[in-house]
Order: sequence, then structure tokens, then C-alpha cells
Amino acid sequence: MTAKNFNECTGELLPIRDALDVISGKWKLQIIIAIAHGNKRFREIERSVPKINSKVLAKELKDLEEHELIKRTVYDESPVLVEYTLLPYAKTLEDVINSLHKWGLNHRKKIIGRSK
Amino acid sequence: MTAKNFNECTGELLPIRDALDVISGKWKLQIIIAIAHGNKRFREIERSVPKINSKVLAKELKDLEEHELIKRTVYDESPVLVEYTLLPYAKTLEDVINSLHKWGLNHRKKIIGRSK
DNA sequence: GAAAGCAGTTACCTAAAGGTAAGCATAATA
DNA sequence: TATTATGCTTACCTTTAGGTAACTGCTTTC
Repeated sequence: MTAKNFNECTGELLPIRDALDVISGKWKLQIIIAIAHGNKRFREIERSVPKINSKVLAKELKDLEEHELIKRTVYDESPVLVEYTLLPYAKTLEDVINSLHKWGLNHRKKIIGRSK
Repeated sequence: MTAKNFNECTGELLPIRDALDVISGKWKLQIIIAIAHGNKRFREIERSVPKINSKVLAKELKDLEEHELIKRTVYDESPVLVEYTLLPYAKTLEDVINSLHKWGLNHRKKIIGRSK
């Protein structure tokens, strides 16, 4: 064992990094879920995601649009009405969201159980 | 519809935030996977996770230890030998990792298909 | 006529994440 | 004897994420 007594994980890690690049951070999944729950308008989303502010929301919505996960539609009704909806591609995140949700629930149980 | 024409998602979003608090960021999952692939030693892990550096790795390993996902064992052999291993709790992340991996693979396919 | 809601934008700031380079004591290797 | 490897730590810096508050033009409600 001279040179390589470790396992390169490059191949396995690459897709994980790709995924994290798109959806990691505090807000993106929360926003997607909020929209999935029927919140379409900017202010609706803002109020349904706790602690988010409009500057951050505006930026995250742009990111999600670029990644083709949501669509922004402007109805020119004066004052302008804007709607955000999920694109079909967002549906592919279902497994990710479900597994995170499940893990988070279980983790919280563990933490709470510990503080008793 | 006076006050509440939006859907509060607090209940649904909380577990997601809990999960992201523990595992989001660029490195934690990559490190867990590297250890799962048999890399136990500090330098092994450092070399198997592309682009990580020792300062960041040291800090992330501490975080993972605090969250009871890995264990640090010191063998007093002079020079000290240190081994990092996954705790059973890390196994519960399997679904999360798999779904992210799968999504990342598919996403990369999509991106590449677009640039052709 | 004032207030509040709409969908954001702007300027400014803090905090956290991440990166660079060097160094430590110890021991094996060339 | 010089280099390399071990498992980190330290000091310093840059970058990104996130937060605050004020403000816009327009319209409906009080």
C-alpha cells in the first residue's frame, strides 16, 4: 500500500454536490413546499415561510426560476398580479423532500428525547 | 377571505429546517459518504473528498460528532492514530443520501442535454 | 384623505462559511 | 540527514448568505 490507501469518491460525490448546489441553503425547499401548498403570490409565499424577508425571497425565486423549478407569470391587471407556480421538474424533488422531512421528524424526536 | 388567504406551512416546514440545519452545507454528506466508503483516517478523508482542506474538515468532523453521526476514536500508538467511523445513526441518512444522489444524477443529465 | 396591500428594489450591514498558508510534535522513510 | 506523513491548529482573509429598513408606483379599503 504505497500511494493510495484511500478510496476516491469522486464519482459518487459529484451528483451529491450537483444536487446540493441547486437546493441547499435555508430557503429553496421551504419555498417550493409553500408553493406546492397553494401559495402562488409573492406576499402569500412570504407569509407562509416563517422568517423569510422580501429581499431574500425575491432572490431565491429568481434562482428557482433559473433552475426551471418554478415559473413566474405576470397578469397585466394593474396593479400587476404575479403568480408563481411549480414546473413539472419540481415534482422530481418529491423523494428528496420526503426523505428530508422524514429524517427531520425523527431527528427532532431524538433531540427532544434527549433533553428530557 | 379577509385575513388568511395563504397557507401556513409551519408544521410541514419545521422538520425540513431541522434536517437542513444538520446536513446542509457543502461538506457534511460528502464526508459521511467518504467514511462509508472505508476512509477512516483524517488524511484519507481529506484526500477522498475533492477540494476540502484540513481546517474545514476538522470543523465538519466536530459538527458530525456532536450530532452523533460519527465517532472519533484515538489509539494511543505514538504517533497517535485517529479513526473516524459512522455511528448507527448515520445509517438513517441513507434515504436522504440516495434521493439526493439520484436527483443529482438526473439533474446533471438535464443540464448536459441542454448544452448540446 | 389616510392607511394598507401589492410586488418587489435599493443601500447598507453582519454573520457564517469557506479558503490559504504556515506550523506543531512525532515517527517512519529515502 | 532531509523529506514526508500523521492529525490537526492558528491567524488571516475573501466570499456568500442572510438580514434590516426604507422606498417605489399603483390601487383598494377604511
